[in-house]
Amino acid sequence: MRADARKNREHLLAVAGTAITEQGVDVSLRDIARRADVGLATLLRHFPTREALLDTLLRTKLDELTANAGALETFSSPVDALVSWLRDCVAWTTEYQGAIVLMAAAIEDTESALHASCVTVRAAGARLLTRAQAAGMARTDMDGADLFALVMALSWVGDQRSLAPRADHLFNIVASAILTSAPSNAAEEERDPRTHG
Amino acid sequence: MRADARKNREHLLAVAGTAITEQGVDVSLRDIARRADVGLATLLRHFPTREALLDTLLRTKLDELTANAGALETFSSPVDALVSWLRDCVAWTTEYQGAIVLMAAAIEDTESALHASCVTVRAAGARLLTRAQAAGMARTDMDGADLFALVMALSWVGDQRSLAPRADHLFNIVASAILTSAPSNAAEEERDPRTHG
DNA sequence: ACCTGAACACCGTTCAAGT
DNA sequence: ACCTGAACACCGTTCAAGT
Repeated sequence: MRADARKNREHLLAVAGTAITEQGVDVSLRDIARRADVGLATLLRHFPTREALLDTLLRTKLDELTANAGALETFSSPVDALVSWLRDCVAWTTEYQGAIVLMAAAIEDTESALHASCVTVRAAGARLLTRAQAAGMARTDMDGADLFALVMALSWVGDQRSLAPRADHLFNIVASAILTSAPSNAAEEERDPRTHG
Repeated sequence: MRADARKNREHLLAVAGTAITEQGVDVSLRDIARRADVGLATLLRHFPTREALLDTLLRTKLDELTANAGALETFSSPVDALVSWLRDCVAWTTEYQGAIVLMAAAIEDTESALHASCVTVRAAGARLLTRAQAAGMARTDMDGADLFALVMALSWVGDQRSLAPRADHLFNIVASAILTSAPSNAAEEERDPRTHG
């Protein structure tokens, strides 16, 4: 890439990050180009779609979450690792208002530039969930896709101005539903076999 | 209202209902006007904003939910009433894709035409929750606003194509988190109140 | 290679002119 | 009273022309 092109690209990313933090992911691309002092067509040359731009901005954070999951898996108890990772996931989304909807769409759209990063995050969460389940500390009737959907839903609550004040409390309620109150043993299984599957 | 105006209004509502069912709440207003064979300005004369149009379409359904809550309060057990009402709330939103976001915004925007209907629905849910709490069947650390936010979140999951397959399962998980496992009647609880409704 | 103004087909809003 | 075409200021997309 030519030096001037690279400079444009990096400047556009910085300006876009600011604009999206301020106005959410639906901010006008024309505005971003104006604020970056380039033509709109230049922005679209570097990032052919809004999602391509978002992908570049979000990928760093998503990969951070994936890496963080690995560290937690190594150094924390199954429950602590799962819960604090989930909390991180929900927390960071407040920075880019509306990003959650793009992520939810990307997880099953293999054409999406965000697809790979979303799948990786989901897999990281699934590993933490499996670990907690193996320790008898998490309900066994859910999988990584369920966990991902719950994280998306809680993040969406944090994204809605009117619901956001309840987000923390609802997180705790949902977290308590994921965790089992007693460690694994026959009696626990017996207590309610119907909720499996 | 003049007869021709009333006819236009009703025809617009019918066409808008169809269009929104097909394409979601972000469907072009110009398209609706075209399909109704009136000028766009005529649509905007009857419904000055998109939200005003949505309000008229959604109000019927929201008031139905409120009325249904009253009936359940009278004729069903606290747990059955709460769970089956919640299920109804989450289920109907699938008809108008995207409506959930408008409702979430309206609940705290007193300027919104949807505001009153949303507040009424939230109050109806709060009554059912209070009743279940009084019977010792629901956790006491949440209120109507928490319940409303949970319903919104679960509805949003049903709204996202990639997450929708998990919606039913997540509903059951969240419902089980709202209900307390320690009942006044141990035998009833053993039967599994979570799957009612 | 890379940039960009201009044309394009959309959108919701407004309003003067028509019946 | 009610309707509406037309003008307006936006949007994202595309591309021929410039450096």
